[in-house]
Amino acid sequence: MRVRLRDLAERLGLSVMAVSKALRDAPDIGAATKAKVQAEARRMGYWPNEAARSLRVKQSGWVGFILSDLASEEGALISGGLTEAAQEAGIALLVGLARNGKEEAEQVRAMIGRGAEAIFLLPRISTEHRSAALEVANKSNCPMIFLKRYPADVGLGSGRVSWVVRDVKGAAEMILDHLYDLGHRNVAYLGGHSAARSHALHMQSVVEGAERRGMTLMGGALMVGLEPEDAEGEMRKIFGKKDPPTATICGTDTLAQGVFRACFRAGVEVPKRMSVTGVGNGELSRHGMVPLTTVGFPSLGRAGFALWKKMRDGEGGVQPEVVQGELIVRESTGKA
Amino acid sequence: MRVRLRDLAERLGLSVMAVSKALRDAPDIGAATKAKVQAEARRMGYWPNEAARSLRVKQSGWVGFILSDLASEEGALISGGLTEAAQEAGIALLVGLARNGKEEAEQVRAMIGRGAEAIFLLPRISTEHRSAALEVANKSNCPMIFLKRYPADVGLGSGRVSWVVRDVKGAAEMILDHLYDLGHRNVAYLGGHSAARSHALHMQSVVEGAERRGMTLMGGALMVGLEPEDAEGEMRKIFGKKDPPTATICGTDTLAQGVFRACFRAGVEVPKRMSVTGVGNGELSRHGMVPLTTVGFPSLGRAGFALWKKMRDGEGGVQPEVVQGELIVRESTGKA
DNA sequence: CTGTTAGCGCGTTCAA
DNA sequence: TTGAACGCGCTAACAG
Repeated sequence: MRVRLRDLAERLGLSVMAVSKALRDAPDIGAATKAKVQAEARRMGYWPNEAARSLRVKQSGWVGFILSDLASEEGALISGGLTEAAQEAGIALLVGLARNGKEEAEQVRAMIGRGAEAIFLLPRISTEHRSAALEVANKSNCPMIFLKRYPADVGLGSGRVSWVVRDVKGAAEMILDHLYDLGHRNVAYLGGHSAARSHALHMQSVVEGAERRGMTLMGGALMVGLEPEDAEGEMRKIFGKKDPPTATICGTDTLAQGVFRACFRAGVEVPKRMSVTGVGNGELSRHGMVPLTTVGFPSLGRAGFALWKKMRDGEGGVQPEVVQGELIVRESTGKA
Repeated sequence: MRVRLRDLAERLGLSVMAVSKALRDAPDIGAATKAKVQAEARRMGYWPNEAARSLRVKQSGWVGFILSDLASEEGALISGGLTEAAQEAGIALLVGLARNGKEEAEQVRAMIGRGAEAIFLLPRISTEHRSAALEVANKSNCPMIFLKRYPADVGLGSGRVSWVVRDVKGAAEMILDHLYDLGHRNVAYLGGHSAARSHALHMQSVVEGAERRGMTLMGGALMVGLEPEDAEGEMRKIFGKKDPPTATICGTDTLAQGVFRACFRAGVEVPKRMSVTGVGNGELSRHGMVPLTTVGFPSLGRAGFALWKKMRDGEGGVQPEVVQGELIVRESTGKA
């Protein structure tokens, strides 16, 4: 059996309370007693029973994280930062998978039942207007932080909801500045799908930013899809036209791989005759065919956790946060 | 405040116990009472307090998963399967990060304190002889399942430890068969680092398998490192030699990307003049420059969870499991 | 400085 | 078929 406070107390001839306090370094226990207690605790391998502690102090000491796919790079990156931050704060992290809005709500309910002190949610898509998960959380007034995407019906009213998103517009500006400085004036844009708010915003930012800088956007902005093949096909068409662009701005790192494929098949060297950029700074951008110039967003998870802590400690930190990206220049971009 | 059993009981004019039993569908409560109780519970939004339940029944309903980096593809893939399997079984998953043996042991201790019913560990490297984490777990006889790698000092003796690994040798055989059938007789091998047991085993399997099939291993088997650059440099040397191989077998998908780079720079078409294979079936293999022929290992996490369930239910499932890989043929391999 | 009392919310045991 | 008493391991509040 596991060692309990009582076992220690009996062994030491003290009361359970004295031992409990000594272990928590309470101010009203003698130094000598503390030392003795702590030594014996280590010797006997005592470790507190968190279930009992939680029951008593009404704090579980853990938060929940719900997402659709841990195996995706997106999920992995965010959960990595979140786990790190939580661990540093001595808070445990419980992970739940949910593939749709209904499952999200179920997970939220289950986690609240288990005593989550907060719930972090990386929603599948941002197109849904209302979030069942949010309703459930509100009902039990469990704090909820949306990561990367958030539903349209979210509101700050309750003071227990907030979110952390990427500065997609800023990312577009960084890329445009970078390409402009390299002398590119004629560029192409290949984005994901226009139904996703962040993709739409990125595209719009590129369109406006290009115009402001006097850059030509070859064939307008194109939403091609999410797979490399989608970008590859579109690039072939672009190569067919006269006066092709000298740079291609992609909405994701994955799409950039498709551009690489098209370039190599067409014998167009990167970056000599075509510069390429992505967004995400994922594995593909580091290890893919050509190390990719892209924009990375460090640890949305970490930012989200910090936000919750402020919220909890009543430092008024309910304002949503927009995380700045960071331009990472690699070999896929060069002079026009 | 949260609704408790007592609140329900008072509202319904019943005893706390009657309500508790009714909700758990106990056999000794009348159907009419059950229906009434369950309806009221739903109406009031009752959800059991798991901390109290755990304390009483001495089962937390969750397991722990410890790894060094959730953001890595390796960690993400395994945790994905593990989370799925746990969720299907109604067990929650607590995640902990540990960058070295000491932190692993600390995490194990913390998780046991929180009441983990089992601990799944993806160790950082398999070269360490003894595992502090294992010692801690053994002391509190918490079941422990190693995933993908396991320490040399592990033993099945206690009946509370086991592990799940990949069939690395089988993977090598699959790749060799595939290449042999395509007519390749002269191949190169680029592996990771020989200090890792799985890498060493993979290399050895390729060496032996090639010999058995009468295939020539150009320049012997080379352990180059883990980054694409490592493979790229080595390939350049290989291209410099006369009678170069028609296929390159890589120890990881990442190394294969380096081979792609070298091929394209040297004007060697893939797969026309060079076939390339990897191991892992990660994002790079799907979305990289050339869709890569590789060996995937579905859900070590899932297999590990299943193993623990057998262990727990006393079905004697303590025997370590070797998960078979699956050859995934994509565009990077063709006729010699 | 140390100990006593009184639960936290649930489930097991046994009596009604 | 239902309920009362008790305890899981821990700690807040108050005495001593």
